[in-house]
Order: sequence, then C-alpha cells, then structure tokens
Amino acid sequence: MEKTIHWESKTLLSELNQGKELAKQLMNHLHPSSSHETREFLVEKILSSYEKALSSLNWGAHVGEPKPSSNLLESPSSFANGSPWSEGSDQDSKHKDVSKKRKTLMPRWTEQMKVRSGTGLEGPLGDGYSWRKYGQKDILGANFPRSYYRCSHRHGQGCLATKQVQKSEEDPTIFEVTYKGRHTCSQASRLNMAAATVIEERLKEKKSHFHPQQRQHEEKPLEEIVSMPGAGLMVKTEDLDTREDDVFPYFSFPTTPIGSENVDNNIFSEAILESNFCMGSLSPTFISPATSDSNMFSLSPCHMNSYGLGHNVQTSESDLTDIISAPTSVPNSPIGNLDLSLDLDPDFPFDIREFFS
DNA sequence: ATCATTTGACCATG
DNA sequence: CATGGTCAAATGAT
Repeated sequence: MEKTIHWESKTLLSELNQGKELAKQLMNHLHPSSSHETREFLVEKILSSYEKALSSLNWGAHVGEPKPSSNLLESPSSFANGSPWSEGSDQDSKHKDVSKKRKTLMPRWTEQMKVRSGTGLEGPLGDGYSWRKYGQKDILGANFPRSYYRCSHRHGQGCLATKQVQKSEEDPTIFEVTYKGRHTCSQASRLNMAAATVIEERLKEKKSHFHPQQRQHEEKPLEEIVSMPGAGLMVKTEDLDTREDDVFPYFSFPTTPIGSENVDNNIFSEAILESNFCMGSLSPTFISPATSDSNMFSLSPCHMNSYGLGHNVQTSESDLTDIISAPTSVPNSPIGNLDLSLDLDPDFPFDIREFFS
C-alpha cells in the first residue's frame, strides 16, 4: 500500500510541477501583446493539471469516506425550494424547543481577505451572493465591530447561509469573513458568472486606466467588499466536526463543471477560485507575528464547500475550532510585487489578484 | 411604498 | 453574569 501512496504522490507532484511550469509560462504571457488564446490555453492546461492532482488526492486520501466527489453532478435544482439541511424549517420557530440545541449542523469556515483599496481594484466586490445585514455587534477586545449577514433569500427560499464580517485588528485592510452554512438558494450558479464578470472587468480596468471609483470612506468598504471568494484569503475551516473518525480533511469540489452548458467563463473562474481556495488553506505561509497563538498548524485541510455544491460535507458535532488556523494576514512583505517563486513548497502564494491586476 | 440597514433589546450559551 | 448572536422597530435609501 505504500507503493500506491508513493505512486500517487508522484502523480501529484508531477501534476503540480506541470502546473507550476505552465503557470510560469502563463506569467510570461501576461503581457498585453500576448495572445488571448495562448493564455487561455495555458490556463486550461493548468486547470487540467490541478484537476488531475486533486482527483488523485481525492482517491488517495479518503477511501472510507461516505462519498467520493461525484456529488457535483447532482443538479442544484434538487434542493431548489427546500433546503435539505433545514429539515423542519426552524426559521419560524426559533422559540420552539431549545432543548435539543443541535449545534446547528452547519459548516463554518473563515476566510480572510485583504482589501487593497489603494489600487481601486478591490472594489465593492460581492461574493456573488446577496446578503442582508441583520446585526452588528461590538466584540470584546476587538477594535472593530462585527457585522452579521444572512442570505437575502432566506425568506423566499429558506436559504440559511449566513456570514460574519469583521475587520482584522492588526491590519484593517484585512477582513475576516466567517461563513456559516451553505447556500441552498439558487444564487449558487450566479456565483461563477459574477466572478467571471469581475475578473473580466478587472482585466479591462487594468488595460485601460484605473478610475478612482472608490475612495476610502473608511467605513463604507466593509459592508460591500466583503468576501470575494477569490480574494486574497485563507480559508479556515472551523466546525468541521470531526468527532468520530476521520471526516477530516475533506476534499470535495467539483472536478466537473456543474452545468456543462456554458462552460467557458464559468469553469474558468470557478476553477480558479477553487484552486485558490485550496492553495490558501494549504499554505502555512506566513505565520503572522500578530497571532500570539503560539503554534499554527501547517497543514490545513482543504475544505471545499464550493458554495452550495458540496452539500455532503456533513458535519457531525464537535468543536474543532482551532485545529486549523490559517495564517492570519498577508504580511506587508513584497508579495505585492509578484513574488511568484512558484516552487513546490506549501508556501505557494497563489493569489489571482496578482495575476489579474 | 418597498426594501435594506441601523441599533438597542432580547435570548442562548458558557 | 458576560459575551456573542439574533430580532425587530426605527430609520434611511431608492
């Protein structure tokens, strides 16, 4: 069996290496003079490599798991109007029996994203979902309040996804976004479109000029910017509920496009976002000096929820909260200068913003 | 008028 | 009891 593992890690390595090389090539083709097709081609190749690598991980890592990763083939329509998670639509009956306080079997994960308001790039990007703010609270020991959002389709579609947004104390340009629950609403498919659009826009922006569309109103960005999945971030999975056995590092992301219909931009952005996620969570990167939390683990599971797709991530209950503590902040270090030393180390500072900005 | 945000109060939890 | 999370009335925006 060791052989198998070996073989797989070899495959993995070679795929990753290939991806690396391709990425390098892509970098060289980032000049406006380079043809769009070339870039597209390279991107596709990269994605392909990653997919292979990932699927190899999938097969190798968790055999005894309840599910492979074929869930993405399921059409989202299956839960169009009834969230599979909210059995008894508890939304009305909040006062009901609190007796069984199921710790909300909702997955929870945190992302940290840097807002670069200087460049006008990290504008008011959404994450493709529409949220409604329902509260704000000052948090003890924190300099900035925490905002609470819920999916605006909660009423219509019973979507229970929520998120919390809070400015990082150390670096106010960083927002910590904690998502709870997945979207059961039909917005999910829009995500990719939105992201793709965003990317395109950025490209355009980059090419032409930058217009100071947004100045720093200091407070304003927070509510809006909040969370573009592909933004700088680390993903910290928290409530993974690994009470029992493994269920731990859980790879489940679409290796297949959801609707194989409009597979152009969608895949593109989707895959990019995902790889970004994964990279983010895999990178022990820079242990922020800010975090006084002595040790951080260097390996965090890539818990891909992919927004409404992977509804299999079943969470039992337990507080695994601090296992995975991703590096909190992107340091002020010269990453900004595209320090893409794409070496196959876990530090891989993969950040599409750097590519597209 | 409708919809979203703000904000203090209320509630659950540890 | 302190804290974090949510509700809902008031307020603001469109």
